[in-house]
Amino acid sequence: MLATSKPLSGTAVVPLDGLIRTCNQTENRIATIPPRTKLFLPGIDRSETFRILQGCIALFQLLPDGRRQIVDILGPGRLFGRGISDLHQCGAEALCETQVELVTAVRRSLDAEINQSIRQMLRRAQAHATLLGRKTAGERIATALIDLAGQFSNETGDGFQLHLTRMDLADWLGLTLETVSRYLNRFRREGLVSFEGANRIFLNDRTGLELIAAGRELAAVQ
Amino acid sequence: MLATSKPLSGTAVVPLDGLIRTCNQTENRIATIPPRTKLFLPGIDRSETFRILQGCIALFQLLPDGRRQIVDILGPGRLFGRGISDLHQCGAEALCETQVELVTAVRRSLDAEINQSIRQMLRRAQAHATLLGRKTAGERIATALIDLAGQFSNETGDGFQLHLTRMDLADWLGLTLETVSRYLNRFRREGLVSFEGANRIFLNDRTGLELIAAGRELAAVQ
DNA sequence: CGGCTCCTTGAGCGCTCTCAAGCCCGGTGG
DNA sequence: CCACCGGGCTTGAGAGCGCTCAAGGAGCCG
Repeated sequence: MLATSKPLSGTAVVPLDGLIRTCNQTENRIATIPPRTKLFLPGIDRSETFRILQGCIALFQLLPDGRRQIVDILGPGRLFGRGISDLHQCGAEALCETQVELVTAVRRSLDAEINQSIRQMLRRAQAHATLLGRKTAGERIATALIDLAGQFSNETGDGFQLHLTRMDLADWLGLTLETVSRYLNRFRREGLVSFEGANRIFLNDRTGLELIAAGRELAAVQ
Repeated sequence: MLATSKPLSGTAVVPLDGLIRTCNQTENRIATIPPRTKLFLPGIDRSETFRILQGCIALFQLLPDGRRQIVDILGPGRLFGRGISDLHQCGAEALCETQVELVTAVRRSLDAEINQSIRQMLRRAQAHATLLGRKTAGERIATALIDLAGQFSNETGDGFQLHLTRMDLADWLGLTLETVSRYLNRFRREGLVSFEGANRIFLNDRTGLELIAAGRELAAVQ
């Protein structure tokens, strides 16, 4: 299942149409997107929907001067496409090698699932607004770690692959790269988490993180 | 149309069920909600949907320690209810006397409209996340004024009623009451807007506000 | 007139940003 | 095998935007 499709060409930007074509060339409608590929979404009103099988996709918005806000991080199982996020004003980027399956044309019973997916996006977007508007930097990092653990950890222990760079995390959480790094390392020093390399993370004290994420106990030391 | 229904009792908190009952007691299914009424949403999975005819409703989330984030401001024409916003973890509050119409049971052709409404909520929530994560205080205020003008101004000139207090604006924009007041008055001194009383607003220089909202020109003076 | 809520304005603080330097590590080529 | 390079990460020092605390004004209602 993993090796059934070849990676797309090494282009950094792939139009959604090309992705659809690639999927349709395989019998199981699966495509593999190289790391750091930007998915370009032409104005055509395609309603094709993809399911992420493996990997990680970020939805982001840009301000005219280049400031970036990642509005959602999508892990395995999540749906995306113009039909879902409308991708109104969003771009999408695969943060690592990502496998997607084209699911639209496969079955019509999909509508209910797409509906559920949109509601999930809305629920997450509103929770994220609360994070961005009212949580401190430490609370944001803790919240993010719990969310990512939920989306990316296997059943084997609490470790998970952090597909986001510090910069990605900053753009997701409304912080700067340096602040993200400081709090991650603070949490490591305090024993809440540990790293393997810079990008594999273990939650050693999930309860502690949840307390911090909820806005309790975390002295503001920087 | 405005006087067809009597205001609900003066209680500050109204369960959604009561609102539905009140609507059903009038032939046109309209209810009037007093200012500052909190709409309580019991766990029952009612999918009834309301359309706002007049007034203003805020959807908000609370953190355990009382911090509040308003995740959306709904004006006339917008739909709301458990079926729309799921009201996952949201509360709702009428910011002024608000007239709503119960539309669910009326017609089945409503589904497409509800779908559109959810997508609109998602689009707005993601744009708001970008505002909260990446815009400065002045940019947030300018963006908010333009949004509110769009939702609440009649065709008669650019004036509109500001149903939100400074505190509401702060909770919507991820700021404090004082910062909101400072920037509103700064914009007034600069001739971008003017007030009648504290709560009727005129956009004198919409283009200027749009430039600021987009992140251009606005010296950080405070 | 007093009391209330909401708003305005000032002064100073602090959390997070900015700027800067240096480290880690994998890749590449001599 | 090692030097070099570059991207990503860490850490420090200082600055600034927005917050906190505080006082007072404006409008409303009894």
